[in-house]
Amino acid sequence: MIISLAGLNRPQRQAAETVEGPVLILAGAGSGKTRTITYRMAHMVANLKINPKQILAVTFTNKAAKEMRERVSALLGSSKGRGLTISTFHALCVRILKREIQNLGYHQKFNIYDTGDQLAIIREALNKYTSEKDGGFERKTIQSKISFLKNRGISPTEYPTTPYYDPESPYDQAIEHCYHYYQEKMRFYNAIDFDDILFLTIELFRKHPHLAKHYSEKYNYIMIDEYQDTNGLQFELVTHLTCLHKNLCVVGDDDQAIYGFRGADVSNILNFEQNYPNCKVIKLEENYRSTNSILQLANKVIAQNTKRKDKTLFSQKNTDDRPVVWACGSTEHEAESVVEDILQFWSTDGGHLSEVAILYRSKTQVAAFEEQLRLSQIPYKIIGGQKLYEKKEVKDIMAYLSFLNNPKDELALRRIINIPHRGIGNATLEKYLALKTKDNTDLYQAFKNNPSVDPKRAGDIQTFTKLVEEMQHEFNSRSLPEALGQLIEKINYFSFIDQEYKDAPKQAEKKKVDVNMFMQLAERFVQYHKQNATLNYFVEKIILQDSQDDEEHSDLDDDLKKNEVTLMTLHSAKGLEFDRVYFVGAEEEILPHKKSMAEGTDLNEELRLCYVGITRAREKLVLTYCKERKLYGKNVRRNKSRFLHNLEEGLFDEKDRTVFGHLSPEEAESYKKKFFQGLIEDL
DNA sequence: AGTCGCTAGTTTTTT
DNA sequence: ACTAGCGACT
Repeated sequence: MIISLAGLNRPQRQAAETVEGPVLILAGAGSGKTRTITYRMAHMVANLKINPKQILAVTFTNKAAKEMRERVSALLGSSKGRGLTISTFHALCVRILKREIQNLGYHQKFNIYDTGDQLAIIREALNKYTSEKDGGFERKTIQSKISFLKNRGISPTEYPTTPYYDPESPYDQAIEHCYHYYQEKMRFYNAIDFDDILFLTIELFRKHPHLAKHYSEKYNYIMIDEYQDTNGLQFELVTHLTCLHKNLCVVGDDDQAIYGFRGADVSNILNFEQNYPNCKVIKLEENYRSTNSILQLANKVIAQNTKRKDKTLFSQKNTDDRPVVWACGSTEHEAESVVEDILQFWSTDGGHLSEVAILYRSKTQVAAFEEQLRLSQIPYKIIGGQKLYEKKEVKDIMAYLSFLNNPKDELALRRIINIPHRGIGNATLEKYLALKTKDNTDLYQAFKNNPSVDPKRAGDIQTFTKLVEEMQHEFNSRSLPEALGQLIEKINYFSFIDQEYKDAPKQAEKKKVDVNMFMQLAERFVQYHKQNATLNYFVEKIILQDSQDDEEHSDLDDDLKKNEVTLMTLHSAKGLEFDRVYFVGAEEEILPHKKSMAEGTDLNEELRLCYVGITRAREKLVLTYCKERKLYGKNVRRNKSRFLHNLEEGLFDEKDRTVFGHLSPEEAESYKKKFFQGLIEDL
């Protein structure tokens, strides 16, 4: 089978055909980036007969990886695409660590800690460090500073020698202490955090260059998506993976770099040409998404950033319909105007709600829109809510699974030891923690070896260790969902929920639904992964949120068919597109956000966020702002965003929406009627 | 162990 | 205006 590249434009085709050596693809918004790289991969496999096992494509999110996988298999037919590695940075590194982490002194069945787990260890570290509660330090600040250091490849020992450390600063001293304590505990618990996933892989490659060579040889062709979002660790990782060859193709858009706040470093893409001399640079500037009037606005907005690679998007789609900016009187006006407009669009223009998005800078804005949508009974979905595994009750069960996977995971053990209540409270726990230190063992062994330190508790402790042993046996001998069901039954978890929420039965029911959903997830996991569906693998995939089908990554087709308005932040909108976009809160102190306006900070990231929002729209773009907004209980005057203020005339129309609602009640009613009729016809 | 009242803070998020 | 988190109390 031959894959034809005739459907690609010239630069796209050049990008797909340039397979050897370093390539930088600067892909503007809507320029067919994913199409180009999926064709590139298909071309390599089908036309150039490159073994798929030699090809590695790396993305940031599981969603992006999944989409790429699906699109390549659609081109190649699923059998030929087999063997390709398409993975997130984290999933790739976990895979490497699962094979090699013994080289760094960890055991193979390590657990992965999330932010909550990190904070628990930092709390302990601060307890040891100061006598008063947290000593006036903020755990979150310390956690993010540790993450900041790890993302720059700095170990606890190195920290005091770096410019990030001020010996005069009590805060830095506390951070140094916590970082040491933290790393030591993590090692003892045989646990690693999200940053370690990358950090340790690099350490592995630094200490064992033959391993770097091994993986570089294995992956002879490497592609990195959203390269503008890579951080220092990811850069170094890529350097190791390309130590034997320079077949590296990176794709990105410096204008869409919006993750600086979590360590992404735009200079990775800006300096690519210096870092990889002789690289080929290909610009994709033809936009297939938006009308020219939307692109003109986008081009002028982003041109306000002077530190960027120059490019200008153009499109063949012409229209008289210019973007429009609405000045609203209040958040209520803003929400009502948007919702009425959606209603009108839906009922008179026959538009589909899945093609409508409301985009906002911050989650605090969403409530007003949610309320109006509910009042008008328009179906909607909010992207970016709490994930299933972040819910407390799911985390309880996960703690059991983590502990069974890795009995050295003391944090997990401490979480489950008294869930459900089995009379092992803080006092007892302290005794065993002391014993653990004295006998130089781990907490679980301390429980097992000395069940009757307090004769009153001996029965409880033996019941617990017996349960653990039974469950270890269950998970070894039965299928994952069966063993999980046994576990939930044995610990009487549903009764525990009833007990915990005896005054709020509705909440209790919700929690039970969540636990049931988690059990179903385990079922689907086994159906998908078959004999590979071990406890160890399950725990890993849940933490990395890489289950093949949870709510968020459910069937793409199903999602598209859903007649629902999408609400999400500008950040989560990156990579997506909609016919009709309401970009709300385009006002000072929201965009640019007040918090981003601290002195000396660069507002360009906020500007790029504005650009990302504008370029999501295919046909119709509405930007709104409020002249007055209720904030922390007070009404405050507000102005249109500076990003829209300083532009030349004629890029957008302006409408005054300060009068409450623009439809008469009769008009609104008639739209609503038409709307419901449509709904019924849909069914 | 559970409830009460005070204080401080209220951007973005993936893995 | 609202709430999360914490210390103090029962």
